Amino acid sequence: MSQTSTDILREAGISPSSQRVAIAEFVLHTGSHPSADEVLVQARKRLPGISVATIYNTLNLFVEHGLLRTFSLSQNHTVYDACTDPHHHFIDDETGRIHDLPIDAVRVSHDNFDDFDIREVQVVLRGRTNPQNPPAKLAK
Amino acid sequence: MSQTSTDILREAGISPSSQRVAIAEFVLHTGSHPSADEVLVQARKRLPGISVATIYNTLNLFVEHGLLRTFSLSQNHTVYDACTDPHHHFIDDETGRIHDLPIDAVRVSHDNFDDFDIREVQVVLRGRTNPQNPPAKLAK
DNA sequence: TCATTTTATAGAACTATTCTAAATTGGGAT
DNA sequence: ATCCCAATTTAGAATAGTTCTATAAAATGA
Repeated sequence: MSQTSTDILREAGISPSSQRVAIAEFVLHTGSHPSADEVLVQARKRLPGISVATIYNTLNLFVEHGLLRTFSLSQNHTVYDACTDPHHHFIDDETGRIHDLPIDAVRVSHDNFDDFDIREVQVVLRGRTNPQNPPAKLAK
Repeated sequence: MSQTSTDILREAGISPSSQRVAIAEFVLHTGSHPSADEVLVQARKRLPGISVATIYNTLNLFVEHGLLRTFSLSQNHTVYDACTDPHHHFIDDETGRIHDLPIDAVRVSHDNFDDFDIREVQVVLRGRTNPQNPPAKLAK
């Protein structure tokens, strides 16, 4: 890892308090698309007393500064996506889990529209996850 | 219009109560991607006493039967999209309004994935809406 | 008509998030 | 070091869309 969480925060113009670093350590480096609640659990492993309000404040701050995006899967299920490099998403129909897809795994093009200025193209693939071939941990 | 709302409901296996028809009349034929609240307002124009619970019950029923989809724009802003024919979406950055795009205005292809079975491809374009050329109703 | 099931309803309950107001912290300047 | 001030954190209340519950009303059909 070339950049510490502290560095990333500073570069984004965020002063790196211990709470913010504790949150960043997890949320900026996970590919798991956690909810605020899951962030809370992970952050408390590093900083046991951290409050719910701080989790929300900090996640919103990270979003405002472009470090995260929100993904609203359904009412009462919002999830955070680390803005590492551009990517697309696959969402599992059964579990709802989100997976990142390499940007070049999907090719998109679109017409020019008179009335719309396109800034960004988001692609979500949905479907089923196949049982894995290397049958890892079948045994309990 | 070739099919009445009643017909559409019957074909979907939903018995067409007056409440359901009142809701269907609006929500299955609008391109406005309304929230539950907006559906309530419109349904009450047709059936003044209809209850909030019925709006939610019915919208959920329509979703289960494939007549609608939900679109969760953010926490506390869920919107319903009539499943007429397949289409993509444009979302206005400023207003949050959703517009349908013809399916062939966007071309997408993707790799095959070992571990994912793709059932559906959703594309959302985001950006700004241009001021309209025919300057309709500039004057108040 | 009566019995049974389906549908609708009011209002309470729920839950993720935001708000509020007070407490704590940390980084200069002296 | 100590003081000050702004930034940050915090607990808990408030908010708002949705779901739940249990009752009532309506439709079905024998």
